[in-house]
Amino acid sequence: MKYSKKERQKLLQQTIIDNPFVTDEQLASQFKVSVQTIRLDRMELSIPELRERIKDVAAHNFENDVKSLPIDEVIGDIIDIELDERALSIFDVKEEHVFQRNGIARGHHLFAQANSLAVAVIDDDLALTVHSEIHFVKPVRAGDRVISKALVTGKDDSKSRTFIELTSTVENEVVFAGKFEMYRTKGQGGNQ
Amino acid sequence: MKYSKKERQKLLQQTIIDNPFVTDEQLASQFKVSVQTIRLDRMELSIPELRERIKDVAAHNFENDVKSLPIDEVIGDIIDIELDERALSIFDVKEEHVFQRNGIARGHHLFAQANSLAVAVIDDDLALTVHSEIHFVKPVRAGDRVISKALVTGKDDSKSRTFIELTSTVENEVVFAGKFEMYRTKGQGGNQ
DNA sequence: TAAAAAATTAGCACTTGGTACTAACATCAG
DNA sequence: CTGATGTTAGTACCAAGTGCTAATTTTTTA
Repeated sequence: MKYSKKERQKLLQQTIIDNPFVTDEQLASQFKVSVQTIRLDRMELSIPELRERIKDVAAHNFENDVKSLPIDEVIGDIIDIELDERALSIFDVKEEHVFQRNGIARGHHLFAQANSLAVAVIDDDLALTVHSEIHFVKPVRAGDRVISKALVTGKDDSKSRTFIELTSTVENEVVFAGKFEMYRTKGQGGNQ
Repeated sequence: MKYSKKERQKLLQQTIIDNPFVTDEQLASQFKVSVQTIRLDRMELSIPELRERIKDVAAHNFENDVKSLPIDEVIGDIIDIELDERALSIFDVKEEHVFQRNGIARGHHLFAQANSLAVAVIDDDLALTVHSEIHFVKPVRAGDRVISKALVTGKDDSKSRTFIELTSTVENEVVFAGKFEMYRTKGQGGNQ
């Protein structure tokens, strides 16, 4: 037997999500209904026609191409910052950040958030990580909201170094901690 | 005066690169020639029609979307691996990996390559980084090919720990080095 | 079981953004 | 003046639709 209308529409929706490049005609033969039925289904589900779908995918891509660099500069959203003092950022862990096999966040994402924050907190055009000692205290999972705090703990102006202590927490539990030694170009002999 | 054919075609090409979503009609009115002329121009320049262009952009995007997860599991391509012994991976640094301002690779990408390799070299379903001490020895730039070597230096089976020493080089110069302490589920008392 | 409602199919005119092709002009160089 | 090059115009056609009306089939329900 064929699918019921509900089943068909559900499958239709998924099919189009999986492959937005499919035409009504292909869908019709796949589900063994007429093209008109497919079109009625699309209307009911508010699924746009092939060309619109493709345009959407393309537009998305085009947008991302332009934006990907600036957005990526800091991983996580900085929600508070006092240059050369402290900074705070939020990073929402999603499915794409975890290992498929065990659902635990890959370490480099936590490091990326921490490292980006360490770079951001420094009031200088050029800040680079020189050395870092880090601890992955507790596994983080998809859905977790990681809050990173960076605290500038010291400076060595003769060597152009800044020292930062960093803690990341999920619901007030420490999941990641690290010390960062950063290099900066300008000596910046103390602001204020 | 209008543009010469050559000038027009050059501008046409750039216009379409900048915005692949433009129609022949829009181009015609922009260059103050007929739609037919635009079409002849496109033929001579082998520029496909609007829909094909959009489809290309979309297909590109789609491909990347699908691949991003599996590829991302390991940053860089593993070119050699002996489980629980050593591993080697290559990572080509591109524009998107560097800071816009100074062209230096963001630290977390080097860490990601290193960390992923440390995870990969362990012969276990579940490997997690517990602790790591890392040095960013020399700045890395776009175009550089980073080769990471991971060497298993020790184990503490009672604590389910594996110790790894990692070195990343660009043209035989060390750019990044680190020690990783990894956690694994299975004790794995030494494979042959 | 027959009538009503829901679902499906069919057909036609029309739309966009083109291709393919033919034919008519325009402009300029030799 | 003639020929080459460039430009414009017009026609038929295509894919992948929308919008609309109407007919047919299936299902529900009174």
